Amino acid sequence: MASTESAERSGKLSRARIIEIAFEHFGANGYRGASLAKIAAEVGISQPGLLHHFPNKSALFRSVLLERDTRDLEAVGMKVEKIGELDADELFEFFEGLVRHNADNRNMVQLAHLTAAEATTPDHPAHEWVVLRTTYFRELCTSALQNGIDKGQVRKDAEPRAIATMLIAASEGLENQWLVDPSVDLAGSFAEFTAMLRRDLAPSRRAR
Amino acid sequence: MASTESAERSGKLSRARIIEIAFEHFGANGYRGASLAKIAAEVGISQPGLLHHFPNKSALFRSVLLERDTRDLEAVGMKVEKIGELDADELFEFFEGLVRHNADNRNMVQLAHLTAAEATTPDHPAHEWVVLRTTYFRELCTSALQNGIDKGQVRKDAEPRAIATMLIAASEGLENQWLVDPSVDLAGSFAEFTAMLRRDLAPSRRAR
DNA sequence: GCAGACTGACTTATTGCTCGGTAGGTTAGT
DNA sequence: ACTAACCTACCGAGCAATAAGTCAGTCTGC
Repeated sequence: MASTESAERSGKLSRARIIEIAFEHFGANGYRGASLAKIAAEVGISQPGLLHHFPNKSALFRSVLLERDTRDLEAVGMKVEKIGELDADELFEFFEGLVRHNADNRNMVQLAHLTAAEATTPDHPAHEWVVLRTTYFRELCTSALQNGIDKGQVRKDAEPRAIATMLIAASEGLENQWLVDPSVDLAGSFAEFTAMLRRDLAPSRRAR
Repeated sequence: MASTESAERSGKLSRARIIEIAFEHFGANGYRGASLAKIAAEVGISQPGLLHHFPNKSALFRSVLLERDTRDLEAVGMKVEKIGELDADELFEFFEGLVRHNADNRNMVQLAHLTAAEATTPDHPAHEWVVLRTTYFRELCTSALQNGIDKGQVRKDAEPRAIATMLIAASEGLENQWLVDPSVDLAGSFAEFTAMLRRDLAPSRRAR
């Protein structure tokens, strides 16, 4: 047991290095467009050398997506267990933080969008990832908005699910445009949107 | 002149047929993922036979995008020259009609999204198409909203460009989710969004 | 403390496949 | 005869993946 200690250490190291570079390649060209040989070349090893660390292309891709999720979560600096219990105000704060973070990580955003667009067919290695991610996120927003209604932060006749859909749509749609035209102020525009949404959701006018 | 009349007719016919089928393939798999051989097979001709009608893959793709634009324009049943002169109310109506049309043409939407995600690098054959389409559309919305301000439909302190960005973001973001999960009510959600936006843009409260 | 088994990290060489694109010929209609 | 609409045959390149070997380091038994 615990054999070949330094070899293991160097293994972990180049594994991380591979994921790092694969991240860029998959982000720029998508799953289909990326080439194992080119990734390996940039890492500085042969293509079969790369496949020593990952059984196949699809597995490498999934590792990259996992890495993406991890960074996403780290970035917002949120305890995972707290995420399920947000109220509406906290949701807006959380979401704005996430978008601000995205605005500094273009490749990460592009990886997500390209993957989502590519993986509509169920045979795509990221199909499940896309579906789960989408539904989980919408569920998260929905329940936070419901909590907001219960707490009196949001007017009672609001529809949490519909609003959650809109909120996600705004962020993804803004990202879409920002990817094409980086002069779009992603974080600023999203903040403007949430401001408008909160104006509309305020319970003040009539309690009904 | 006017030689080989029926050959020409059959040529036009299979050209249209090729575009129709290529449309589906590019929509489902993107430019990179689609294969000329598979398209040709579904058309019922050989791959070089297909390349008799289009000089190369990229040209076929551009023809498909052109066809897409044409259908888009036809669908909203709008005179092209009128599109540049819309006011705010007409813009919302136009836009809602467009989204309703999109909701019935999944493959068309997916073609646009997949292409946009794929074509971020300038060497992609659709890069120019994506950039032009995005900027043109935002310009269109911006000027319509400005017309709305001038006409008193929209409050004077609104920022046309920012609102245009949001409007497009909402439609594209909703499409994003709808592509992953068809149970999302694309047209309905967008109508809800525009309703909220119009509430927010109404000049009534204070003229300022 | 040292020989030999073992392991993990690679290598080169190669396979089988698919890709877009080309060359050159055949057929049918005008 | 000419032309458009194909065809078969083929090319070179790139792809993911496999086979089989090299080599450095390390742990075990003596």
